[in-house]
Amino acid sequence: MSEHGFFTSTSHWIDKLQENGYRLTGPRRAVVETMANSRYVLSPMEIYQQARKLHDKLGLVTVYRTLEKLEQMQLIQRVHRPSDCQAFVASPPGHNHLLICEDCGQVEYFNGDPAAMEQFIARVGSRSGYRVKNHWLQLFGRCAACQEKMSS
Amino acid sequence: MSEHGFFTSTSHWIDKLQENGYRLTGPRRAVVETMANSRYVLSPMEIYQQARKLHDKLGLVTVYRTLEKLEQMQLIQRVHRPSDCQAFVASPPGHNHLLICEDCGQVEYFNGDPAAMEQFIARVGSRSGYRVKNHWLQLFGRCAACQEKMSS
DNA sequence: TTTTATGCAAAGTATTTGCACGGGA
DNA sequence: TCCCGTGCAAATACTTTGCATAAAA
Repeated sequence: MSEHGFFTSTSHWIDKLQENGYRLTGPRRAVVETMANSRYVLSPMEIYQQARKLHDKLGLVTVYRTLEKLEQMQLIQRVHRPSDCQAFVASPPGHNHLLICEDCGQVEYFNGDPAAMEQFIARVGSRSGYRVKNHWLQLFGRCAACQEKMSS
Repeated sequence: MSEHGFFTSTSHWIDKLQENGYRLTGPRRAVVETMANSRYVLSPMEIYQQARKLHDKLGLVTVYRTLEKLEQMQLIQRVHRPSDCQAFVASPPGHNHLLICEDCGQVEYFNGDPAAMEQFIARVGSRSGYRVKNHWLQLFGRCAACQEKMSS
């Protein structure tokens, strides 16, 4: 487990990298550490700035290239918000949905009710003649910490 | 009603523009006609190319500026897909969800079950301490026409 | 006549690519 | 040693802005 007790850990990410034939380098490790230990939605530039504290010589290009690999391996996911979709967050294993704080970018994961969801999708699909293959469900709001911040 | 019998019509859009103090110009009309009569997800460049058939002197910049206004007036909405969020589609009045064809970009609208959705959101919210303010639900699949295209 | 809207060109921003060098395995 | 990964710089793609002209009201 990471120092924060998150659902995922740096060592698991590193194992995954190696399983996929990728080398473990200093710059890559810095990006991995940053993403694996954060539950916040981060842009490539923010990831770059944070990861540079762990590896000063890191270049922004390497951030882009590493994010691409992590996304392919499904360790991170691209997060879509009303005005942007260039930000990323660590992804727990399996299908999940996001609850995102509009103020600070913190993310919670939830699963919904898979059976109910499937039934609902089947209904919409048959009504429209579509074959539905995938779905997105995302909630936006304000996390507990940001609610307190606002009221004080 | 538009010539295609869609949920929306060019004249309604033009009324809205004027209610909001915007002038009705040739370029603007071309973009409005294009968006009001399409149920396909279109990028700014695609809108530009289609609208230019209606007004040759149209510039791409005007497309961007017009889309911005139409989005503010909620006549169109930005559509998010796994790899991009720079495309737009006409929006019916009120809250709605999208079912998008991954092949051709055609869009269907649906409402879900508002009561069930609210209850579900309340449950997720209370569990996490979030105050949920908004949600997105989108389905991706293949429309009837594209299914036929594939099987032949 | 007054003010908004337009198109062009230029600037700005974000992301990707080419390439010689450096470092992991 | 071999080859993947890196950073820099340049190229690309997309979007926004400044400004003089054109057109709506």
